[in-house]
Amino acid sequence: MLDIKLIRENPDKVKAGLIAKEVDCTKEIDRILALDTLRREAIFATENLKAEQNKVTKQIPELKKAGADTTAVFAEMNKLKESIKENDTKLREIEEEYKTLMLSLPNLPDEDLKPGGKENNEPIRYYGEPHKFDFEPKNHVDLCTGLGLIDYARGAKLSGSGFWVYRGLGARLEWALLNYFIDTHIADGYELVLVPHMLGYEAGLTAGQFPKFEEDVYWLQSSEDSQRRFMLPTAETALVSLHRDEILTEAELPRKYISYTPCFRREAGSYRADERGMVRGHQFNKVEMVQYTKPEDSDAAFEELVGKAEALVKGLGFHFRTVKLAAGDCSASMARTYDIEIHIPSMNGYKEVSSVSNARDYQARRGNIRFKRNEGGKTEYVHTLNGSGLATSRILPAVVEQNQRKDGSIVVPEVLRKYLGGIEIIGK
RNA sequence: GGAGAGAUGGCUGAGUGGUCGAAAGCGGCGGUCUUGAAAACCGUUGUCCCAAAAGGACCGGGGGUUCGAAUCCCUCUCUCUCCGCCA
Repeated sequence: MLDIKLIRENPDKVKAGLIAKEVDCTKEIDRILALDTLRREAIFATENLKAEQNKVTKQIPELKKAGADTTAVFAEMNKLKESIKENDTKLREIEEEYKTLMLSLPNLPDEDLKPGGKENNEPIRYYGEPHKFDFEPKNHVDLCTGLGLIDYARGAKLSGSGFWVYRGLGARLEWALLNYFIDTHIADGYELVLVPHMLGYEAGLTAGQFPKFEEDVYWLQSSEDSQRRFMLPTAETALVSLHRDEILTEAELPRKYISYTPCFRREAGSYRADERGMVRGHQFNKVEMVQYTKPEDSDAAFEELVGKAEALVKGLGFHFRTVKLAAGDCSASMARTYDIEIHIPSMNGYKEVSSVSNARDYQARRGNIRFKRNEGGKTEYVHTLNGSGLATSRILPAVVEQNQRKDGSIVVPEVLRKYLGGIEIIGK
């Protein structure tokens, strides 16, 4: 959620910022400004009536004691009560529309981002060289199927298209990757958190997925509306709600969390040919990093998270590039996003394997997540940041493709071997 | 699944219709005393809305009754106890 004060004081700047993000919210913002005025007028009117009510209410016991006739006073108060009710109803209507619109506004992009979409994304650094083969490399689907690492057919049998089954060394390779990520994060001082995989509506609202993207997640049916839950699309949704409606102390910041979860996404629409296999499934495994920081620390935290994602990719021996996303390619909740992309031979070019974002106070406002300053005791919103560190669904295919040998076997990256009982080669 | 109890300020806990935003204790902060500290004593100590004053809201959430609700009623959520069932 954006700061209403910012919108009020600088509506054109907000409009321009969102247009840079390729969302035109001019109408919404104008309406918000109108509602904001109405809202404050209504609050003022209602509160004056309530003040009157409170004043008279205090006098009544004394009047009664004095034995005065209270009939006229009560009649007057009943009238007052009616007007308060009327005003409250009006206020509630205004606030409902206001809140809905406020929640629908995306985050403002940082000012240094290029406006526009994907085409304006800007690679800011490269690491290593694309892998070269002295033979015709196979794609990961053929490799994984051939080696019995992934069973696509049976995945589809169990749950339909977009699901697969990891088997044997494939499952162990997957698990090895997750362990490598988790151990690295723990060594960096992050707290491992295992969260529920089914979440309540408020979690989606705080993270910024709802109300706009309610159709992108899997909902569990329940006869009770209040019990309605959805399968988490990323651990970020859970981790960002961990401190919802809390006031942290300054000493508690930064909070550095990681969580492993499967992620469930509807991914409606069809796949492109180069997204065959496990690149875009309905369920995939991911280790997510989330930080809560003081506002002044979030830029440094962002760099830290980007660095951590890069280090993991580096550790696996990949060539990669880090891309600063243009305003319009950042997701709705985020002020700033860097993607880390690796080269997967069968996929013609670079594919995102990690996305690191700074939401600044956008999610904190939605979830009412604050902290108290030591100096002066002021409460302020925290900043929240998140990044994949990493998702396996693109990493495992990449590991398999890049490390394949002419005979169809796969060399296990050094860092994973200890998690695979020392196995160095898969196949043959 | 059945039966019951409960949710009050940072914490413990009183308050069952009217100067209650809320007793008391603990904790926190400031001070007196002390070479310093502890103890003792004195004072102070919630959040939010509104640009601010005035004012208003907040005793788990929402709704209702009433001139007036922390207090009565309905409802939801959560916690606890007992019984049953179960990985």
